[in-house]
Amino acid sequence: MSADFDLETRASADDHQALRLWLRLLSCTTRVEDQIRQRLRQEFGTTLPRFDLLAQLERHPDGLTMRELSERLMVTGGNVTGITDQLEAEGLVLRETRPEDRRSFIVRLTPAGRRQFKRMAATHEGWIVELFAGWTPAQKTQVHELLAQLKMHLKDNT
Amino acid sequence: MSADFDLETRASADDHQALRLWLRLLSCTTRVEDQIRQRLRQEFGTTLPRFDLLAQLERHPDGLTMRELSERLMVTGGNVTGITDQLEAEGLVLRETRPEDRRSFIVRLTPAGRRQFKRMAATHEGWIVELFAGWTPAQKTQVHELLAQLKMHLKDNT
DNA sequence: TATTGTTATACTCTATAACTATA
DNA sequence: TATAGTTATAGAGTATAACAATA
Repeated sequence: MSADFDLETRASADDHQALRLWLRLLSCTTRVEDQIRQRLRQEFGTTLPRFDLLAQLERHPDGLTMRELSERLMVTGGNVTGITDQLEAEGLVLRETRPEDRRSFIVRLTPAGRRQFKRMAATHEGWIVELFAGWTPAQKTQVHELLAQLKMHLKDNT
Repeated sequence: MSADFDLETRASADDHQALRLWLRLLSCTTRVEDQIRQRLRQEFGTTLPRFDLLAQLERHPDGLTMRELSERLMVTGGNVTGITDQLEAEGLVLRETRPEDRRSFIVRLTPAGRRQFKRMAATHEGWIVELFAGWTPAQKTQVHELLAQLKMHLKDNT
């Protein structure tokens, strides 16, 4: 696969502003995301959805139900079951039964899972810092604020 | 699936600037991309990779070989074969043999394919304009330029 | 030998829907 | 009845590798 072509080459010279912006945005985001996926696989033998599930549990030390994970990760229940099965088999998370509602359980990080996630998260953050080093801190702040504005618009219009 | 959570909630309060920026960028891009995929499926019964292949052919009226399509779409050859098979079955593209190299052929838009792509592209551009209406023209220009800078950095560092 | 394209296969990620157990 | 979670299945989208035809 050549590095000389990418999504942005979809645009032709007379395309309009919003379209050109979108193709460039998609091109940059895809490039970063592909890097992250590739590095997570190479360095840690894991995937983005698995990393994301662990990240949610890290932020909720008391654990989350499958239903809550499904909402937060924005994927359907069957998928959460699959990812959780894998992580549980690796000893990174556990399902805890709840006497008060025997239909559900709480998923938590194990101590090993927490250690492993912290290791991955630190490395991951380093990759992001490196990939976004093309922008000054002031530029990062500027884009962050512009994206907040776009995000509000998207929430209202999708 | 709830709209109250998304990828950006991965960040915790003390996460650093680049990481927060990245999660917000990913969140916005994913949201737009999901909308586009969904609308392409609903309105035109097609997918993003198929749309992208047609877009490449539109920009190259003399056609492209499978190899060139593979490079430009940044996917491996087997995938291009599959997408091209579908589009050819729908009468939107055709494979033209080349006497000068009988191993390969040129893929071109048919007249119907060109008409259909133009229709889809116009609608697609309207969606993009709508989804990015949260930014003023000046802000779009600003982000476009900032992304150019980031893209250069990414080219050097990936 | 190298290249073009196809075929076969597999894996990740996702969705839908039928199902079980419990509330 | 409604909800929590699982299972089964399907379909994008992608990659790798073996292969046939041609250069």
